[in-house]
Amino acid sequence: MEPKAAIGAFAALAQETRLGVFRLLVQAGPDGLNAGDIAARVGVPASTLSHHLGILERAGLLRAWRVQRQIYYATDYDGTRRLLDFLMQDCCGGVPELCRTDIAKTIDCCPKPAIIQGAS
Amino acid sequence: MEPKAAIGAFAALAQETRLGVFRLLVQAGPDGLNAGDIAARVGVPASTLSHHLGILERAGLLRAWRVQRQIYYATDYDGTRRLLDFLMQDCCGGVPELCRTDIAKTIDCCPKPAIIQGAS
DNA sequence: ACGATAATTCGATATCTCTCGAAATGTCAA
DNA sequence: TTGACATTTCGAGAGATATCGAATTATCGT
Repeated sequence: MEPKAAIGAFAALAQETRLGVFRLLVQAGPDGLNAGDIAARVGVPASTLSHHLGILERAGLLRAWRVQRQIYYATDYDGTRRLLDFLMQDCCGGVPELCRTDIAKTIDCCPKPAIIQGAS
Repeated sequence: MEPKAAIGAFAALAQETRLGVFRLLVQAGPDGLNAGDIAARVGVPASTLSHHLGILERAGLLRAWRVQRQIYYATDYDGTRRLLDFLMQDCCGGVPELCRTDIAKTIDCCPKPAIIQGAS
């Protein structure tokens, strides 16, 4: 990932409405929500929301597709993963003993079922 | 974590110099680097860097301490974890089957030793 | 206390972005 | 093809932030 792309993605998240939209869609899951529903949920005019959705999409944080007259948006999990990967790349210069901070555990998207989780 | 705090943290990362500094310190590990060394590495004047370090520190992404005449900076792993946790909170509404994207694995700070890793 | 070093604060300019209504685009049903 | 709906694009004013040199503060060795 290029630094420019990462900067665009972090800038996209550094704004109240957009952060709210992104988190809403993270919680909504892969099926996403359409633009109108999102606008109603976050309480901004359609034109303003459209601007923000475009920024999030161009940043690689959301994906969009049309269903009839509506446009649906959902988290781009791959893009999000790439961003966080870039941020923490080569953490501690690759010496595991130095920084066992278990960042991974705490951001585990959709935790694994209890049995599998216990076996890890 | 408050949305305002998260916005501040993402804004802190949404800038070329600061993102470079943060990643440099992620790779440097818990011992960190002093301000002078960081300035030399990223190639900006001391005053400019100081401004950026302050923003990263106030955002909870770095911690700082004095050693004689120098001030050292290192990643605040706890603050970073809280930020990423906030971002991905309640992913997919808590239904694991929907989004097994393994974001966690790819940002695993300092990967576990091979034997333990293989056993998971 | 003094000079040297390390880092921060100050001040001013330039650049970027948020915001919304109005208008335009694209899609659908009849 | 006509009208209605969903979303995006346009345009302009208000607010926020990056940048650097100069000045200031803090710490150390002698």
